[in-house]
Amino acid sequence: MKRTSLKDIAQRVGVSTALVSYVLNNKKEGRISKAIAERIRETARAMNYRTNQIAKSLKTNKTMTIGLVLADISNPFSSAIARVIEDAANESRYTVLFGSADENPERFRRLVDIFRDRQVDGLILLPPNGVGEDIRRLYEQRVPFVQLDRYYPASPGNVVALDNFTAGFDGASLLLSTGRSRIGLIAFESQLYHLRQRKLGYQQACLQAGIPPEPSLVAELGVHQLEKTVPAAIDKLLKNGADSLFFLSNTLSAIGLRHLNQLPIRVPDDLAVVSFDENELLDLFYAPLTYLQQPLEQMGRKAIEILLAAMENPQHITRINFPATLVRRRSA
Amino acid sequence: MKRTSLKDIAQRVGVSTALVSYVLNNKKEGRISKAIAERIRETARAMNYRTNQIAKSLKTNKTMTIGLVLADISNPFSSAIARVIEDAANESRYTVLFGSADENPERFRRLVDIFRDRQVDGLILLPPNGVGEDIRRLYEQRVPFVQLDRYYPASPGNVVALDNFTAGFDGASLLLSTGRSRIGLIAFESQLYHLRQRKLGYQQACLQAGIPPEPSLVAELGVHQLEKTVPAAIDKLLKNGADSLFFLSNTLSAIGLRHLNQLPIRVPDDLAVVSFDENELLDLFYAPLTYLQQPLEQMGRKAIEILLAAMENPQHITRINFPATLVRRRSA
DNA sequence: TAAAATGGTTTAATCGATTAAACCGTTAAC
DNA sequence: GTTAACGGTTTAATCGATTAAACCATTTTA
Repeated sequence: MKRTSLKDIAQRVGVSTALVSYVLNNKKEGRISKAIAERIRETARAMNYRTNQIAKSLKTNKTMTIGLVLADISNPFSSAIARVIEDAANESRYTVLFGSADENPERFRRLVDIFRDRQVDGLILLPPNGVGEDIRRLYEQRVPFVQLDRYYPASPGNVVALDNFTAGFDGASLLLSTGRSRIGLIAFESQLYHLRQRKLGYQQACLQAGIPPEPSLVAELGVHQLEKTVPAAIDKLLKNGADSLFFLSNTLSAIGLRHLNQLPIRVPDDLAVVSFDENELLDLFYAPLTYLQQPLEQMGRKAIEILLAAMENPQHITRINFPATLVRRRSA
Repeated sequence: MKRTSLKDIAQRVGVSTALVSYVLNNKKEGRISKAIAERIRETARAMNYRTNQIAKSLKTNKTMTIGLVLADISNPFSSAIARVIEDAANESRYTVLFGSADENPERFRRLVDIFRDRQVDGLILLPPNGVGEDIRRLYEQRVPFVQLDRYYPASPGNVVALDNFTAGFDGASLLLSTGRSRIGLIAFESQLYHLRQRKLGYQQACLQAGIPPEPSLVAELGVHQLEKTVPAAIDKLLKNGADSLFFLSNTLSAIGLRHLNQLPIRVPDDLAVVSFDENELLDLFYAPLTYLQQPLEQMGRKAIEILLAAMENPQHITRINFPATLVRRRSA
């Protein structure tokens, strides 16, 4: 059964498609006779008419569609963001296309291209390592986009992110304030700016406390095989005398806690722990985690707000950093 | 900067758009002179041409797009499915539109309508309570779709789901086999068939073990305010003498375990626990959970496979139930 | 009474592709 | 030497909307 088109309605009613379009879009209000308008509306309803967005998009050059490129939709952090973006976009009548780049620049580029081919009106990007140039190019091509969570400070364009330096500083400071002086850092070896900043914050806190940087207390891991490398890193840091651990992302802490669960070590007595990012399931750890909470809801909504503004007026650039909240519980 | 169109290339090269289209789509192979073909390809590259999918879709009546309606993308189960669907769809060059229906029939209908307006080629649906009629209508309208995970047995069309009855049966049987006879069931009051089946499986297992159904050991909760209702239900079941708990979904167990964590009760000694659905974070519970694992990867891929087949030939209906795997660990 | 305004509707171009059919030289076939 | 086949390319219709401009009756204004 073919969907009914404007033409079908026009034929049935005996008018031109133009008139049908005007009526159904409430254009030319008042200039159309009540009687015919009603007949058109009635017929449209009866024939179950729904506008073909593809055709409309082609003409209007607007798809009412937003592309969301994230790391991995099955990661709780990504999916939490996705949900906020979805809701905020829907409220403005936008639909979301999504794709997982898996920290892979190639996939990232592919997704951006695919979304652009589909003429998305804008992009929300959580870019992986190594796509700074691509971001710059998007900017130069005047593609409306917002970098969310992760970003390239040297690349121009809109940014919504955490104040990662302060967050890292605060996390380390908390540990220091509880008398810990040998903070083991579990981080990614990533060059991603937001992760670098977290680490810098941690280092700054240590320095201010008179503690010189100690490489043996820092583990920087590749994105792959974390199931193996995180436990190994923890073991190494413990051997090197760490009295506390600071996980710089939720992926790291999720795996790390599972390992800690199996060690004959008590948190927080033997080892204090602080992590990034909220996750209700981390509550299941026997010592509920102390963590740095990102205001995801706010950040996601802001990102959409900025994107919509950028779609209106590409000149308008916004770069915002939100503060993290230190949620203190039992682990530190 | 406007994107370059076929017309732009045609003008530059001095040929018709038809020829450009033929070349770039590798149609009419051999009937086009090598020299011109190369010039066209070269120019397309130089002008950074990318085909406008919207225009292409309008003409070909194919959008290479699939709509995914799930419960809530931020729920780990949903996002795990989403990831599988994304990958499987991408492999066949489809892009995924997604939306969260939040167990709300109204939202479900809205999403389906929006996706259809966007001319998706097919739908993967995880429908909420109360949309059986809508599913039937989709079928009658020959919209290609697959119900995944949840489904209406009375509604026609493709289905990929778990063998929920057997899964429920197996979960309860395990508890019975460890000597538990008072199994507390924590379920949704939902009419959703897949959840009903799980409960029926549990009941059947109990009956076969000579244990008559005891309503005081069954808690059926609404989808809202689970943070309050799950703990309350657990307390009630324990008071009624439950010696084990069977959570019928991951949402329920995630919240339930957090409560158990705070009770002066040891799992599995005082209370055995079995849950549905995998979730690596549930490992953080001090007694790693025994659970019924759904073959999500297989199910998702099968769903896409069936959907693609249905898009080719709507006559071909498939309904499959996959077996769950009982993963036994410490909690039971 | 002629010109202008108004109301109601249609015409036709357009968005950017795809594709069957037509076209027109050459070359091959009989 | 006429016809047929072929190779290479263009013409033009089409997908389903949107929308400026044109059109044509009335009615109002000067």
